[in-house]
This record gives sequence, C-alpha cells and structure tokens, in this order.
Amino acid sequence: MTYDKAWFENMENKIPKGGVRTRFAPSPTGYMHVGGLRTALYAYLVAKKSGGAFILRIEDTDQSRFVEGATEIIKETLNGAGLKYDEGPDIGGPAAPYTQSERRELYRPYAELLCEKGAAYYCFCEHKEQESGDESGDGEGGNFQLETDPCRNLPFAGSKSRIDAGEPFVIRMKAPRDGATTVSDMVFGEVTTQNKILDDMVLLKRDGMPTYNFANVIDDHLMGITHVMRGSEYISSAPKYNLLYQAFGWEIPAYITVSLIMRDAQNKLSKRQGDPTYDDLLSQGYLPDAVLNYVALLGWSPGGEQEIFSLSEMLEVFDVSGISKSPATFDLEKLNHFNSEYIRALPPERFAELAEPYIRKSVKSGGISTAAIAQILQARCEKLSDIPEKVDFFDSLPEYESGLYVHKKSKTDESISKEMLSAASAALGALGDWTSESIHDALISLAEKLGVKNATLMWPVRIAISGKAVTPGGAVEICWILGKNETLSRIGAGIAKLG
RNA sequence: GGCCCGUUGGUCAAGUGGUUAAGACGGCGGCCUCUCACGCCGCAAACAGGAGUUCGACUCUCCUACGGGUCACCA
Repeated sequence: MTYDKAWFENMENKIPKGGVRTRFAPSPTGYMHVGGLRTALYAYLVAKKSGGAFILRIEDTDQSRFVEGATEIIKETLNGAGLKYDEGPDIGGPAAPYTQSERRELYRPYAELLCEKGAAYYCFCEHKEQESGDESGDGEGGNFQLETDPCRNLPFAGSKSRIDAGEPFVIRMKAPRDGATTVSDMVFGEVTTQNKILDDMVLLKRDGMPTYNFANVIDDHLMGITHVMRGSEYISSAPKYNLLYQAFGWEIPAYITVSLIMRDAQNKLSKRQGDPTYDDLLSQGYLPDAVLNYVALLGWSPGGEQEIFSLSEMLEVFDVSGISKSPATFDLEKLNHFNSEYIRALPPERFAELAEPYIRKSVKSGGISTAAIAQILQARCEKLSDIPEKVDFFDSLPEYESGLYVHKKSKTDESISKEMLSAASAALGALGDWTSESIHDALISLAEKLGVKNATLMWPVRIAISGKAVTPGGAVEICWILGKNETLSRIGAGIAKLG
C-alpha cells in the first residue's frame, strides 16, 4: 500500500463537522455492563444537551472475541433505554461504516503515514501469545523491550523491503523519550505524564487489524467526535492518544473520563464475579428507566435534592461538572428503591401488563383476575421478580398451622378465630353483591355488631383464605379476588381446622 | 514495584475558608392500619491521619495511610 496524499485529503473532507458529536463505542461482548450504560447515557446527554449528534460505533477489532448477536444486544439496550443514536451500524450516517471490522482497510494507511512521519515504526520482533497463564506480576507477554528493540530505529526504506518480502510485522508508535505530555480532561483536569514512561504501543496488529487504542483515535477523528467519554481505566493511555493526534496534526477532542463503578471498595463491578449486567437486571424485573436513573446518579450529582429524573429531565440538569472523580459502589438496595418508585409511578394498567407474566408464574387458575392482583401488588414490590412468591396462595390454599390464628395485636386466638370465621361465613354467605365495597361494609359492620375491633375479625378471615401470615392486600381484597365460592370454602376449611 | 487518580455517615452524595456538615438508600423507633406494603413523623450515623498556610479549615499546601487504575499484537 502506498501513501496517497489525495486519499488522505479525501478522508479529511468527509469528516462530519459542526456541533457536538459524541459516541458510544462498546465492544460486542454479548452483554451490557451497567457502567457501559452509564457511559452511553452521559455521551448521549452531552450530545443532546447541545443539540449535537450521538453515535454508536462497534469496536470489534478483536476477531477472536466475536460474539454472535452481540451488536443486537447493544442496539436493543440503547433503544430500550431511550438513548436514540443518530448514526450507527444499522442506520448508517455520514461517517459510515460504524463497525470497525468494516473499516479495517482505513487503519493501515494511517499507521503507515505515521511511519513515514517518523512517529511510528515497523516492528518485526517475535511475539508470544498472551494468554491468562501467569496473572499478576511480571510475566510480560512478548519479548519486546523498548530500550533495546532493534526495530525502533530501523530505516524506513529497509523496513519497507522486508514487508514487501512478506515478513510479518506490527506497527508501533514511537513514543518520545523526553519531555512530558499534559492531558486535559473535563473531569480529571490537567494530568501531566513524563513521556519516558510511555511505551511504544502497538498500533497495527500482526493480523492487520488496529488495536483498540489506535482505532479509537482514527475513528474518533474520522467521525468528527468532539467529546470522548470513557472509563477511567483509559486515563493512563490518554497521553499516548494525544501524541498520536499531535503526530497527525489533528485537533484533540475534549476528554470526559468517568470513574469506575465498583461492587465494593476493592473490586469493580464484573460479570465474572457474578455481578449483574444490565440485561440481568432487566430479566430480574427491574425497569429500564429505573436502572438508567439509578446509574446516572452513580458518579454524577445534579446538585439539588431531586433524585428521580426522567431522561428529558436529566437533559435539563445534566452537567459535566457534576461528574465525580472517585469510584462509586453499586448498591442493589438503592436500585431497589428506585425501581419501586418507578413501579409505583406506573399507570395501573401498565403495571398490570408488566406484572401479568410474573403473576401467571404462580397463579394459573383462569378464574382469577391478574389485573385485580396487580392492583394490590403495585405498592408492594421492589421488582417484578418478587411477585410470584407473594401471590402463590391464590391458586390453592397452602398448608398452614392453626397457630397462625393466634395474633396478640389483633386480639385473636384459635377459639376467638373460630367464632369470627363462623360469623364471617354467615355474613359473607348472605351477600348478594360480591364487590370489595360490599365485602368491606359487611365485615366492618359485623365487627361492630360483635363489638370487636376490626382486626379481631379481619385477621382470622385473612388467615383462613390465604394460609399466610403476610399477604399483599388485606382480607377484603383477597376475598374479593378469590370470589364468593372459594372464599366461603376456605373459611369453611378454617373452621374445620379449628374444630 | 513505577506512574496516575481518589478518600465526607454502611452506601450514593451536597458542600467550594466562617454551615447546627444537606438530602437519599439502608438501619432503628413511632404514627396510620384488617397482616404486609404505601404514606407520614422522628432518631442514630461522616469530613482517613499528621503537619503546615490562615483570625479561621471538610474546603488551600505537603507528608503518611488506605483504596483504585494502568503498565497486552484485550478492549
């Protein structure tokens, strides 16, 4: 491949210009980290806040990591979370293609351009496959030694002929040995690094594919990205990116580096350690909006006291200055809280829709209205997945101990309960209309007539019809949902048990 | 280990030299009440440590400790 000035000029001319452009650039691993979702959200907010463009780019330069269907998961996540991208693999755009493997032929010319400029070089050193084998410490994957590397100062022309002869090579950046590089980051401020500690990172791999770091710089530039957000694991690479931009003579984008999300003080959130991914959370019955809202607040604070934000409200208040440098620990308890807030805020019909499949996991009987059950559930669950266990008594009365009828606060014991059940059975049996109002009125007036507090009557009835000490909803609602026949039959069984 | 970054209650966090150091989750107690939940009221709980600078430090500087990140032909 030869250096062609016109080709580069053409590439430059195609770069989209004007306005803020941000990108979410995940690698297709087959799942979405909550940290990734947060990065995507921030990138979206930064772009949309100023009417700019939000771009999805797939970073699949590691062919060995290809996961079937992984890009679909990413697209679905973004769409499901409401983070609509303006340009991306499936919808195209001015900087297409948006999948790095489809851009592979773009990277080599740029790497070679750097070689010609003397900012990079061909390296023919043997390399050892890097595999997990030895973990910590000084294993070293490869025999590259910057200080003694024979390729670093190879004359350009000589290298060329070796390549033409078919010798395998990589292209490495030639990091300066003196001076310092200062990176300016909107979150971390100015960070200066001594160039001598920088290594000659590989730009183009032996297979001709670019490394993540190189592809990132090329694509961010070619796609006209103005604000680059990424996790703090990349901050130590930032000086190398700057050096690359400088070598090309390109403008350096604004960096917005966000800190990590931790599982606890010493470990970051990781799927491998069993921490839930975004997809896991959804399948556990968390609502996308709730997760998004919670995650937004991990490492970012709007400043005020409001915590519940819709996406459009976030757009109003979001500001990079509220992003924190220190890592945040992911707290499921707090997510639970957000989720229950969101569940309670749902229109009842919508909640019924979402709850239905979970209710059906334990309530198979067709005669029972899942909408009615949903009604008593809405204020009582943190996540959808805790529904089945709460409503398992509707289908059939569970086995229970008569000891459940003893409840001090309600002033009942087994013998009082038996009396109450008999009275309730008669009163309910006489009822014509079976509505929650009629049931309610019947039982309340019965308690009054008997001269007992409501609880003394309600407790045994609820126990008899549910067989559980704790139920969603009270005696009245459960009677109503169960229907007259089933209610009377369960109360009868209760009386028999106490007999 | 080198380099970089961080450190306010258990957790998320506000705070930007002078505050009774917010608020939320969780915890605890209470109210409401036909159980539970919701809702409401209240309580406990924090500036990592040490030197400076200053009339005055959570806020500025330095050191220490602890934690994290990074040092791949992975991203």
